[in-house]
Amino acid sequence: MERFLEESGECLQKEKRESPSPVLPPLEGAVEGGVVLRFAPGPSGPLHLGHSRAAILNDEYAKLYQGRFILRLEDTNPRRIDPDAYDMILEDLLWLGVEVHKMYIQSERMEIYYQVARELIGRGAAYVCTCPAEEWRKLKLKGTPCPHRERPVEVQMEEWEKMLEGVYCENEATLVVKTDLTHPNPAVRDFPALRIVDVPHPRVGDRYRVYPLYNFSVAVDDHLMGCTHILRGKDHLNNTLRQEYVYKHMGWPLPIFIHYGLVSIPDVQLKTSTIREEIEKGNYSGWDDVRLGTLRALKRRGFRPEAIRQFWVEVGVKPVDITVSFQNLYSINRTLIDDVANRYFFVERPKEAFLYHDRPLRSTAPLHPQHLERGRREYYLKPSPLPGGEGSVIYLSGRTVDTLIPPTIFRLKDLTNAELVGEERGIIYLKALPGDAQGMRGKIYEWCPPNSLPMTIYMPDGEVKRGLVEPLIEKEMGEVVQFERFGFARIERSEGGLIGYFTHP
RNA sequence: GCUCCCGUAGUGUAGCGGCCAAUCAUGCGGGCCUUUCGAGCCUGCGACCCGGGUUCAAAUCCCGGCGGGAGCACCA
Repeated sequence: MERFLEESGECLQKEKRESPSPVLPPLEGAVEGGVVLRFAPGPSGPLHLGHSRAAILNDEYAKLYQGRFILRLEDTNPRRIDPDAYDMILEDLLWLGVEVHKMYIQSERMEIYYQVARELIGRGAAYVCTCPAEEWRKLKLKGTPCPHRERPVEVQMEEWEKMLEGVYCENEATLVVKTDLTHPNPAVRDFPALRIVDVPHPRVGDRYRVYPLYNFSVAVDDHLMGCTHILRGKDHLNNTLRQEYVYKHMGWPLPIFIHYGLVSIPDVQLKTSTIREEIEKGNYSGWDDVRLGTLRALKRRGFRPEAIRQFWVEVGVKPVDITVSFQNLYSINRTLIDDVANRYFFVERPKEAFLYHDRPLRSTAPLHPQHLERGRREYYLKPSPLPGGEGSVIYLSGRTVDTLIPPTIFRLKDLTNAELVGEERGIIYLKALPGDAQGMRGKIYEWCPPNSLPMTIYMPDGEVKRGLVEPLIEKEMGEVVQFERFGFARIERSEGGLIGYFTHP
């Protein structure tokens, strides 16, 4: 609690924001120092924005009550595991600022699941079913028990051992948890707990053939790991109902289940399997391709993890379904980076321009208008008067040039007022005018000096913008800058030259 | 088909029977400031899904309708 308030206080100072940082509502039944929460992703790929909600919320409550946060990697389906995901998830959480107190990997806990399975069988709460899956499903829908359901415990136990020993092949046998076949909600009736998978596991190889299914392993682990609160999305509502049967069969006390609403995130690709395919096909550069909604993509674009955290805290834990507004996320991130991002000009679709001026011109734009102490971007243009001179070369964006119609007078920001005097074969000619920017509102254009560098900016919608940037950008590798009148971007260097990843407007 | 969840401005959020002709943020419009279309300041726009009930009083409780979403996997 104290730490949380401290952080909020710091933020307030740093951001100069008057509205207080949002705070999560109290957690039902939470005791200071006594809550255990967990985040349990499947290691099929790195985390994306959707995952981050569960991670952040659980972490926030763990911190709020000085409790514990457990990370549990749910790798019980050998077919859907990306061996790299274990590390990627950990990296993503580290970046998010999530404090992991303890990490478990389910594939290392197989014996525990087997033990609970036996216990369940012993209590008459589970049965080995050898029906074809479809048939079993049909019977369930009708509320009819399958032929194997009511056999005596000893037979079930024998069958179970046969499953383990390899008598059955994949799809031939499964251990099913009994619930209530007549339950009005078909989603709650008997559900499979463990099944046979004849594929080597990336971590434990072929040591096991029988793997637990989600609802079983989750219930077992949540209990054994001492979770006090299960905070997860509403899509698990029916899973909770099923998992409660395991608790009841085993005589375990129920944790407090909290379900927040479903999140829909528009306009970005989040589906791990699709992303993987597209990466393999070469359509995405990697998991951090800035068109993606992965956390590493957001990181690459220059998002602050605190922005994502604040965003989810603001959204809260209501059971209402929400649609993520990137506008809102952008706004939060903007308040975080506006202060640190230095300002530069990016000239898109550059057009050469010759500027005639009698006197030397000096441009001394601040790196940041609110932080003059950071220094200035200084450029000097030697005099090059109209009669006789060749003109100083500068660059204007094509966007700007398209709107210029002689005799237009406008302002080259931080340099001089200018007048368009002519255009020939795509090259434009300008004459410097005395005066300052007064009255130039709406006609202020960015420009670039002659020694500017080419840069490619990748937009999140896939658009690629090419242009020039001021040479001083060299000092900003890895940093987020603001290209005035264009937006924020994070700067990198690649073999091909300078690259900007657009953050947001 | 069955079951469950949800329904406050474009988006997110506060409110949980009277102080609500409804909070804050974001967005959009206008103004100020500024040599940025950023930041800051001022200001305007914009919502309780509908219909019944309960009550002196309902965004808040109950019922029905409508709308949205999820689940019914030998995925997690």
